[in-house]
Amino acid sequence: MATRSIADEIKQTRPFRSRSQEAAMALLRTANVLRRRVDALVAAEGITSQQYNVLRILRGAKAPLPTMEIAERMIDQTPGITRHVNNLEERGLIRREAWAGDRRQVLCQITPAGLRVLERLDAPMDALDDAFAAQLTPEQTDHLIEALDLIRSTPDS
Amino acid sequence: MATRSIADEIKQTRPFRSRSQEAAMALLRTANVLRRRVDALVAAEGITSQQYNVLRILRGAKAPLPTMEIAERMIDQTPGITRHVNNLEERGLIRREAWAGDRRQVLCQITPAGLRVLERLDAPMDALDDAFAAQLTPEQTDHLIEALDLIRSTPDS
DNA sequence: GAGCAATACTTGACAAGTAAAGTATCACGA
DNA sequence: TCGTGATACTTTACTTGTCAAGTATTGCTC
Repeated sequence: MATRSIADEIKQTRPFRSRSQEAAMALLRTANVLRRRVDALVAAEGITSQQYNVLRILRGAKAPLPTMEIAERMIDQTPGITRHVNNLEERGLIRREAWAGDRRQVLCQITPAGLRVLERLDAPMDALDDAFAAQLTPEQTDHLIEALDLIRSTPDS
Repeated sequence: MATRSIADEIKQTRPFRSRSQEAAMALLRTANVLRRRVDALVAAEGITSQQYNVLRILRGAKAPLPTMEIAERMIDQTPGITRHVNNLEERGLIRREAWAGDRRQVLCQITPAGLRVLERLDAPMDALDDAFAAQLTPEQTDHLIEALDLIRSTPDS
Protein backbone atom coordinates (compact mmCIF):
# COMPACT_ATOMS: atom_id res chain seq x y z
CA MET A 1 0.00 0.00 0.00
CA ALA A 2 1.42 3.35 -0.99
CA THR A 3 1.74 6.13 1.53
CA ARG A 4 -1.23 8.47 1.39
CA SER A 5 -0.78 11.99 2.54
CA ILE A 6 -3.40 13.50 4.78
CA ALA A 7 -4.40 15.84 1.99
CA ASP A 8 -5.21 12.85 -0.20
CA GLU A 9 -7.14 11.13 2.53
CA ILE A 10 -9.52 13.91 3.29
CA LYS A 11 -9.73 15.14 -0.30
CA GLN A 12 -9.90 18.72 0.82
CA THR A 13 -10.17 21.22 -1.96
CA ARG A 14 -8.39 23.72 0.21
CA PRO A 15 -5.89 21.39 1.83
CA PHE A 16 -3.99 22.98 4.67
CA ARG A 17 -3.38 26.49 5.75
CA SER A 18 -0.04 25.52 7.27
CA ARG A 19 2.32 22.67 7.90
CA SER A 20 1.36 23.01 11.56
CA GLN A 21 -2.20 22.23 10.71
CA GLU A 22 -1.21 19.31 8.56
CA ALA A 23 0.93 17.93 11.37
CA ALA A 24 -1.89 18.29 13.87
CA MET A 25 -4.33 16.51 11.59
CA ALA A 26 -1.84 13.75 10.82
CA LEU A 27 -1.23 13.27 14.51
CA LEU A 28 -4.91 12.92 15.36
CA ARG A 29 -5.64 10.58 12.50
CA THR A 30 -2.61 8.38 13.01
CA ALA A 31 -3.31 7.98 16.70
CA ASN A 32 -6.87 7.00 15.90
CA VAL A 33 -5.71 4.30 13.53
CA LEU A 34 -3.33 2.96 16.15
CA ARG A 35 -5.91 3.06 18.91
CA ARG A 36 -8.34 1.02 16.89
CA ARG A 37 -5.76 -1.63 16.25
CA VAL A 38 -4.99 -1.81 19.94
CA ASP A 39 -8.71 -2.01 20.75
CA ALA A 40 -9.15 -4.84 18.30
CA LEU A 41 -6.21 -6.67 19.83
CA VAL A 42 -7.15 -6.44 23.49
CA ALA A 43 -10.78 -7.24 22.68
CA ALA A 44 -9.59 -10.84 22.43
CA GLU A 45 -9.29 -10.79 26.21
CA GLY A 46 -12.58 -8.98 26.64
CA ILE A 47 -11.08 -5.71 27.76
CA THR A 48 -10.75 -2.26 26.22
CA SER A 49 -7.53 -0.42 25.54
CA GLN A 50 -8.10 1.82 28.51
CA GLN A 51 -8.66 -1.11 30.83
CA TYR A 52 -5.52 -2.62 29.36
CA ASN A 53 -3.66 0.57 30.22
CA VAL A 54 -4.86 0.39 33.80
CA LEU A 55 -3.63 -3.17 34.08
CA ARG A 56 -0.29 -2.31 32.57
CA ILE A 57 0.22 0.61 34.91
CA LEU A 58 -0.60 -1.57 37.90
CA ARG A 59 1.79 -4.22 36.70
CA GLY A 60 4.49 -1.61 36.16
CA ALA A 61 4.10 -0.25 39.67
CA LYS A 62 5.77 -2.26 42.37
CA ALA A 63 3.22 -1.27 45.00
CA PRO A 64 -0.58 -0.82 45.00
CA LEU A 65 -1.59 2.55 43.60
CA PRO A 66 -4.34 4.95 44.66
CA THR A 67 -6.95 5.61 41.99
CA MET A 68 -5.77 9.10 41.27
CA GLU A 69 -2.23 7.92 40.65
CA ILE A 70 -3.58 5.71 37.91
CA ALA A 71 -5.54 8.60 36.46
CA GLU A 72 -2.42 10.75 36.39
CA ARG A 73 -0.40 8.17 34.57
CA MET A 74 -3.13 7.68 32.02
CA ILE A 75 -4.58 10.43 29.95
CA ASP A 76 -8.01 9.98 31.50
CA GLN A 77 -9.83 12.02 34.05
CA THR A 78 -10.60 10.47 37.40
CA PRO A 79 -14.26 9.56 36.85
CA GLY A 80 -13.32 7.37 33.93
CA ILE A 81 -10.77 5.56 36.03
CA THR A 82 -13.31 4.79 38.71
CA ARG A 83 -15.40 3.00 36.14
CA HIS A 84 -12.52 1.09 34.60
CA VAL A 85 -11.45 0.03 38.04
CA ASN A 86 -14.99 -1.04 38.95
CA ASN A 87 -15.15 -3.09 35.82
CA LEU A 88 -11.77 -4.72 36.30
CA GLU A 89 -12.54 -5.48 39.90
CA GLU A 90 -15.78 -7.22 38.97
CA ARG A 91 -13.82 -9.48 36.69
CA GLY A 92 -11.24 -10.20 39.34
CA LEU A 93 -8.39 -8.67 37.38
CA ILE A 94 -7.59 -6.15 40.06
CA ARG A 95 -8.26 -5.79 43.77
CA ARG A 96 -9.20 -2.65 45.69
CA GLU A 97 -8.72 -1.98 49.34
CA ALA A 98 -9.07 0.95 51.68
CA TRP A 99 -5.86 2.20 53.18
CA ALA A 100 -5.61 3.17 56.81
CA GLY A 101 -3.04 5.88 56.20
CA ASP A 102 -5.45 8.06 54.23
CA ARG A 103 -8.96 6.74 54.19
CA ARG A 104 -9.90 8.91 51.23
CA GLN A 105 -7.64 6.85 49.04
CA VAL A 106 -8.44 3.47 47.60
CA LEU A 107 -5.45 1.35 46.68
CA CYS A 108 -5.58 -0.78 43.56
CA GLN A 109 -3.39 -3.68 42.64
CA ILE A 110 -3.37 -6.21 39.88
CA THR A 111 -4.31 -9.80 40.68
CA PRO A 112 -2.66 -12.96 39.34
CA ALA A 113 -5.59 -13.32 36.94
CA GLY A 114 -4.91 -9.80 35.71
CA LEU A 115 -1.25 -10.60 35.23
CA ARG A 116 -2.16 -13.63 33.16
CA VAL A 117 -4.34 -11.51 30.89
CA LEU A 118 -1.46 -9.11 30.36
CA GLU A 119 0.96 -11.92 29.66
CA ARG A 120 -1.28 -13.30 26.97
CA LEU A 121 -1.38 -9.87 25.36
CA ASP A 122 2.32 -9.06 25.60
CA ALA A 123 3.47 -10.83 22.47
CA PRO A 124 0.72 -9.65 20.11
CA MET A 125 1.03 -6.13 21.46
CA ASP A 126 4.76 -6.10 20.85
CA ALA A 127 4.10 -7.36 17.35
CA LEU A 128 1.63 -4.55 16.77
CA ASP A 129 4.01 -1.85 17.98
CA ASP A 130 6.75 -3.32 15.86
CA ALA A 131 4.53 -3.50 12.78
CA PHE A 132 3.88 0.20 13.05
CA ALA A 133 7.45 1.15 13.79
CA ALA A 134 8.63 -1.11 10.97
CA GLN A 135 7.57 1.61 8.56
CA LEU A 136 10.28 3.81 10.01
CA THR A 137 14.04 3.58 10.34
CA PRO A 138 15.33 3.45 13.91
CA GLU A 139 16.44 7.06 13.50
CA GLN A 140 13.00 8.10 12.36
CA THR A 141 11.49 6.37 15.36
CA ASP A 142 13.83 8.23 17.66
CA HIS A 143 13.02 11.54 16.04
CA LEU A 144 9.33 10.78 16.20
CA ILE A 145 9.48 10.11 19.91
CA GLU A 146 11.50 13.25 20.43
CA ALA A 147 9.10 15.38 18.43
CA LEU A 148 6.08 14.02 20.26
CA ASP A 149 7.69 14.61 23.64
CA LEU A 150 8.36 18.19 22.59
CA ILE A 151 4.81 18.72 21.45
CA ARG A 152 3.40 17.48 24.71
CA SER A 153 5.56 20.02 26.49
CA THR A 154 3.60 22.85 24.85
CA PRO A 155 2.53 25.18 27.64
CA ASP A 156 -1.20 25.69 28.19
CA SER A 157 -2.24 28.42 25.76
CA MET B 1 8.22 23.65 31.31
CA ALA B 2 10.87 21.08 30.62
CA THR B 3 10.24 18.28 28.21
CA ARG B 4 9.07 15.19 29.99
CA SER B 5 9.67 11.88 28.41
CA ILE B 6 6.88 9.37 28.33
CA ALA B 7 8.80 7.19 30.75
CA ASP B 8 8.80 10.04 33.25
CA GLU B 9 5.15 10.76 32.78
CA ILE B 10 3.87 7.33 33.51
CA LYS B 11 6.52 6.59 36.11
CA GLN B 12 6.73 3.02 35.00
CA THR B 13 9.18 0.93 36.91
CA ARG B 14 9.66 -1.18 33.84
CA PRO B 15 9.58 1.58 31.24
CA PHE B 16 9.43 0.26 27.71
CA ARG B 17 10.23 -3.01 26.13
CA SER B 18 11.15 -1.30 22.87
CA ARG B 19 11.42 2.01 21.14
CA SER B 20 8.43 0.93 19.08
CA GLN B 21 6.36 0.69 22.19
CA GLU B 22 7.56 4.03 23.43
CA ALA B 23 6.70 5.61 20.10
CA ALA B 24 3.22 4.08 20.10
CA MET B 25 2.54 5.31 23.61
CA ALA B 26 3.90 8.77 22.84
CA LEU B 27 1.69 8.95 19.80
CA LEU B 28 -1.48 8.05 21.68
CA ARG B 29 -0.77 10.39 24.54
CA THR B 30 0.23 13.32 22.42
CA ALA B 31 -2.82 13.02 20.22
CA ASN B 32 -5.00 12.94 23.31
CA VAL B 33 -3.47 16.13 24.62
CA LEU B 34 -4.03 17.81 21.29
CA ARG B 35 -7.58 16.57 20.97
CA ARG B 36 -8.50 17.99 24.33
CA ARG B 37 -7.13 21.35 23.43
CA VAL B 38 -9.17 21.33 20.26
CA ASP B 39 -12.26 20.28 22.18
CA ALA B 40 -11.78 23.09 24.64
CA LEU B 41 -11.37 25.56 21.83
CA VAL B 42 -14.41 24.65 19.75
CA ALA B 43 -16.54 24.38 22.88
CA ALA B 44 -16.61 28.17 22.80
CA GLU B 45 -18.94 27.85 19.82
CA GLY B 46 -20.94 25.09 21.46
CA ILE B 47 -19.75 22.35 19.16
CA THR B 48 -17.49 19.34 19.59
CA SER B 49 -14.30 18.65 17.69
CA GLN B 50 -16.05 16.05 15.57
CA GLN B 51 -18.83 18.43 14.64
CA TYR B 52 -16.15 20.95 13.85
CA ASN B 53 -14.54 18.42 11.54
CA VAL B 54 -17.81 17.88 9.72
CA LEU B 55 -18.20 21.61 9.23
CA ARG B 56 -14.66 21.96 7.98
CA ILE B 57 -15.05 19.14 5.51
CA LEU B 58 -18.24 20.68 4.18
CA ARG B 59 -16.57 24.04 3.83
CA GLY B 60 -13.62 22.44 2.07
CA ALA B 61 -15.85 20.72 -0.44
CA LYS B 62 -17.10 22.90 -3.24
CA ALA B 63 -20.33 20.94 -3.64
CA PRO B 64 -22.78 19.37 -1.18
CA LEU B 65 -21.56 15.99 0.04
CA PRO B 66 -23.47 12.77 0.74
CA THR B 67 -23.26 11.57 4.32
CA MET B 68 -20.96 8.69 3.55
CA GLU B 69 -18.48 10.95 1.84
CA ILE B 70 -18.18 12.86 5.08
CA ALA B 71 -17.70 9.66 7.02
CA GLU B 72 -14.93 8.58 4.68
CA ARG B 73 -13.04 11.81 5.07
CA MET B 74 -13.31 11.64 8.82
CA ILE B 75 -12.11 8.79 10.93
CA ASP B 76 -15.61 8.01 12.10
CA GLN B 77 -18.00 5.27 11.15
CA THR B 78 -21.24 6.20 9.44
CA PRO B 79 -23.62 5.98 12.42
CA GLY B 80 -21.65 8.60 14.25
CA ILE B 81 -21.86 10.93 11.30
CA THR B 82 -25.63 10.64 11.17
CA ARG B 83 -25.80 11.93 14.68
CA HIS B 84 -23.35 14.78 14.15
CA VAL B 85 -25.26 15.78 11.08
CA ASN B 86 -28.59 15.62 12.92
CA ASN B 87 -27.20 17.83 15.60
CA LEU B 88 -25.67 20.35 13.23
CA GLU B 89 -28.84 20.52 11.21
CA GLU B 90 -30.91 21.25 14.31
CA ARG B 91 -28.69 24.20 15.01
CA GLY B 92 -28.94 25.42 11.46
CA LEU B 93 -25.23 25.06 10.80
CA ILE B 94 -25.77 22.66 7.92
CA ARG B 95 -28.62 21.79 5.59
CA ARG B 96 -29.65 18.36 4.36
CA GLU B 97 -31.61 17.58 1.27
CA ALA B 98 -32.57 14.51 -0.66
CA TRP B 99 -31.06 14.25 -4.06
CA ALA B 100 -33.10 13.15 -7.04
CA GLY B 101 -30.18 11.42 -8.73
CA ASP B 102 -29.86 8.77 -6.02
CA ARG B 103 -32.55 8.95 -3.42
CA ARG B 104 -30.60 6.80 -1.00
CA GLN B 105 -28.15 9.60 -0.58
CA VAL B 106 -28.65 12.66 1.53
CA LEU B 107 -26.62 15.67 0.53
CA CYS B 108 -25.22 17.91 3.23
CA GLN B 109 -23.94 21.41 2.86
CA ILE B 110 -22.81 24.06 5.24
CA THR B 111 -25.04 27.09 5.81
CA PRO B 112 -23.92 30.71 6.14
CA ALA B 113 -24.39 30.36 9.89
CA GLY B 114 -22.09 27.35 9.84
CA LEU B 115 -19.52 29.28 7.85
CA ARG B 116 -19.61 32.06 10.40
CA VAL B 117 -18.95 29.61 13.21
CA LEU B 118 -15.93 28.27 11.34
CA GLU B 119 -14.66 31.75 10.62
CA ARG B 120 -14.76 32.63 14.29
CA LEU B 121 -12.74 29.51 15.03
CA ASP B 122 -10.16 29.87 12.26
CA ALA B 123 -7.81 32.22 14.03
CA PRO B 124 -7.72 30.49 17.43
CA MET B 125 -7.38 27.12 15.73
CA ASP B 126 -4.43 28.32 13.68
CA ALA B 127 -2.91 29.69 16.84
CA LEU B 128 -3.34 26.33 18.54
CA ASP B 129 -1.75 24.40 15.69
CA ASP B 130 1.11 26.87 15.60
CA ALA B 131 1.60 26.70 19.35
CA PHE B 132 2.12 22.98 19.10
CA ALA B 133 4.32 23.12 16.05
CA ALA B 134 6.30 25.96 17.61
CA GLN B 135 8.04 23.35 19.74
CA LEU B 136 9.58 21.94 16.57
CA THR B 137 11.81 23.27 13.84
CA PRO B 138 10.25 23.36 10.38
CA GLU B 139 12.39 20.37 9.48
CA GLN B 140 11.15 18.46 12.50
CA THR B 141 7.58 19.26 11.54
CA ASP B 142 8.19 17.95 8.04
CA HIS B 143 9.76 14.78 9.37
CA LEU B 144 6.92 14.32 11.81
CA ILE B 145 4.33 14.55 9.07
CA GLU B 146 6.31 12.15 6.94
CA ALA B 147 6.70 9.64 9.75
CA LEU B 148 3.00 9.77 10.61
CA ASP B 149 2.02 9.30 6.97
CA LEU B 150 4.26 6.25 6.86
CA ILE B 151 2.80 4.80 10.02
CA ARG B 152 -0.73 5.15 8.72
CA SER B 153 0.33 3.19 5.68
CA THR B 154 1.01 0.13 7.84
CA PRO B 155 -0.83 -2.80 6.26
CA ASP B 156 -3.58 -4.48 8.28
CA SER B 157 -1.97 -7.04 10.56
C1' DG C 1 -10.54 22.72 68.52
C1' DA C 2 -13.92 24.52 65.20
C1' DG C 3 -14.47 25.75 60.89
C1' DC C 4 -13.12 25.94 56.13
C1' DA C 5 -10.60 24.87 52.18
C1' DA C 6 -8.42 21.13 49.71
C1' DT C 7 -8.11 16.27 48.43
C1' DA C 8 -9.70 11.75 46.72
C1' DC C 9 -12.72 9.83 45.03
C1' DT C 10 -17.92 8.57 43.43
C1' DT C 11 -22.24 9.39 41.15
C1' DG C 12 -25.33 11.17 37.65
C1' DA C 13 -26.24 12.98 33.28
C1' DC C 14 -25.19 13.45 28.62
C1' DA C 15 -22.43 13.46 24.16
C1' DA C 16 -19.74 10.34 21.26
C1' DG C 17 -17.91 5.80 19.22
C1' DT C 18 -19.13 1.18 17.62
C1' DA C 19 -21.40 -2.89 16.35
C1' DA C 20 -25.58 -4.99 14.73
C1' DA C 21 -29.81 -4.85 12.70
C1' DG C 22 -33.37 -2.38 9.99
C1' DT C 23 -35.15 0.44 5.89
C1' DA C 24 -35.20 2.45 1.48
C1' DT C 25 -33.26 2.58 -2.95
C1' DC C 26 -30.54 1.21 -6.75
C1' DA C 27 -28.25 -2.01 -10.16
C1' DC C 28 -27.89 -5.90 -12.61
C1' DG C 29 -28.83 -10.39 -14.41
C1' DA C 30 -32.31 -14.04 -15.74
C1' DT D 1 -39.76 -7.22 -15.01
C1' DC D 2 -38.76 -9.71 -11.14
C1' DG D 3 -35.92 -10.95 -7.91
C1' DT D 4 -31.31 -10.62 -5.55
C1' DG D 5 -27.61 -8.52 -3.91
C1' DA D 6 -25.35 -4.19 -2.92
C1' DT D 7 -25.49 0.60 -1.30
C1' DA D 8 -26.63 4.51 1.73
C1' DC D 9 -27.96 5.53 5.30
C1' DT D 10 -30.80 5.21 10.07
C1' DT D 11 -31.97 3.18 14.44
C1' DT D 12 -31.00 0.76 18.55
C1' DA D 13 -28.26 -0.68 22.25
C1' DC D 14 -24.25 -0.52 24.81
C1' DT D 15 -19.72 1.24 26.36
C1' DT D 16 -16.69 5.07 27.14
C1' DG D 17 -15.17 10.01 28.10
C1' DT D 18 -16.27 14.24 30.38
C1' DC D 19 -18.28 17.59 33.15
C1' DA D 20 -20.69 18.96 37.25
C1' DA D 21 -22.07 18.01 41.55
C1' DG D 22 -21.90 15.21 45.80
C1' DT D 23 -19.55 12.71 49.75
C1' DA D 24 -16.03 11.44 52.91
C1' DT D 25 -11.54 12.73 54.81
C1' DT D 26 -7.77 15.35 55.76
C1' DG D 27 -5.10 19.41 56.85
C1' DC D 28 -4.58 24.00 57.99
C1' DT D 29 -5.63 28.16 60.36
C1' DC D 30 -7.34 31.14 63.65
